[in-house]
Amino acid sequence: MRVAQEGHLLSKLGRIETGEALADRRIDILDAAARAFMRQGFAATSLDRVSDEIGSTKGAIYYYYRSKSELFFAVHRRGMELTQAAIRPSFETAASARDRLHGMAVAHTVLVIDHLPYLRVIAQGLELHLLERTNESERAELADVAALREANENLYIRVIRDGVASGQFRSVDAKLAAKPLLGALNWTSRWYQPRPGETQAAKKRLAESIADFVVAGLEKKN
Amino acid sequence: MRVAQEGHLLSKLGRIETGEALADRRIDILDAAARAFMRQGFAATSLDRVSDEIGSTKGAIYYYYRSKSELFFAVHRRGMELTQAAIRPSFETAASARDRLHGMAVAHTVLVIDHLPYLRVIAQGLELHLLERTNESERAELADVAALREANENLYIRVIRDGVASGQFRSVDAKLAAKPLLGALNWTSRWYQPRPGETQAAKKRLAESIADFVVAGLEKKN
DNA sequence: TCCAAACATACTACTCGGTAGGCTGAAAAC
DNA sequence: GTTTTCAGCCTACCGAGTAGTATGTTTGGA
Repeated sequence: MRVAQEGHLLSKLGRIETGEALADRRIDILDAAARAFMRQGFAATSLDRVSDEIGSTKGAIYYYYRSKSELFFAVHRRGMELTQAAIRPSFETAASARDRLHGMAVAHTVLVIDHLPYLRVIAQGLELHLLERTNESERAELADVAALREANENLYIRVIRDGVASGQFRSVDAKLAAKPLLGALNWTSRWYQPRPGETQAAKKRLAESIADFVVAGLEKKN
Repeated sequence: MRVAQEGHLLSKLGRIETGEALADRRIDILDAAARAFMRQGFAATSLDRVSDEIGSTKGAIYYYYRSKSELFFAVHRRGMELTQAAIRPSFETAASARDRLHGMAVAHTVLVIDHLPYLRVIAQGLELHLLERTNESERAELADVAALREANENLYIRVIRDGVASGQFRSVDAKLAAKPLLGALNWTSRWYQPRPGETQAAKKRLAESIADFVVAGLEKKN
């Protein structure tokens, strides 16, 4: 299937920083894994397919990752980190709770669109695939990723609390209200299909529309 | 693993209607499959595990279903039908769009709680697992189940349109607004964990809270 | 007694995660 | 300029698990 050994690709790129090149290669593999997991799910995705995606073989993957589940965890971790990086800026502004939440929801939705593979994979959840037959270190990583997920959810919970306290939002249980809110946002990864040539403005309009929905769901009526 | 052949279970139950007994057995298998698919997903679930769940073997499954994917389709189909049956009554009342939508959302959420295995499986989606390597008849069934999903979504779209027309709801694109709405509802299947001894009233309160959220997300502010 | 429904059992063919060992080219050592 | 080294893979393989099948078996009923 492969044409030939093309030599040291990284070196041919003239890279000096070995560490950086190594990290890039890891991300190449991660991107390919995210796309494959998105399309077929964890169990149905073979590592041979993942390595095909980057024109390589399974050996390359096992040089950078120790197991299939470690690769899966890495996809989740990166998805969570992307999410945190996307929503935190709006969370930290000095604006009202309403406006902060709106900004978070817009950023979140744009992120889903722009990084669909990662976001769809994390929306599928990982507990499903790994509840059984896990060893000690895998359970530790699972707890780790779960903590990241919780950290993201907590940003929403806190901004909801702020809105309730300031009287902008209805008097809801923030932890419970965050669930359908996140559902509305994460669901985007399930139905959205990338349109080639879709403008950034169009994405923004879609994100605004969804953000309007979740904010209105919490605001007081008058 | 099995203790012994316990004879004709169905006949021992004194069933007269053979057709009904046969249907019951099919549902037993379907329930077991739904639970297994819920916990491990389609690809990671072996038919041996499914048959273990009903204290039987793979032969029993293949007597009632022709393939693993047919069983998977059947789970989806039943989940969709349960959903339709749950939300249609509220949809068809003569009340306002707001109240009809609220009733649909409450019924939908209660259904998710009461039939978690089926609803979580359909929330995972099936296209994911079966996009490739499908034959002709499987693609037909896929389209069939997709039509059922669309039919459910259309009930929501129509009630949203009614609300926009009557002025109760904001002026939104109904097809687009239905997405986050369904996301908020379906997401329940992802985070909800059954509490033994949870009262029906407690379930109802949870469902009301989520329904309030999605209705408020569409209502006009004053 | 005989039959067929309703399974159970035993197999096959195949896939896939993981591993062991080999290869290669660039760069360091001399 | 030659030799050595070793990162970065590739190849070939093994063993475990599994969908699907072919055939055997039981049992209630005709």
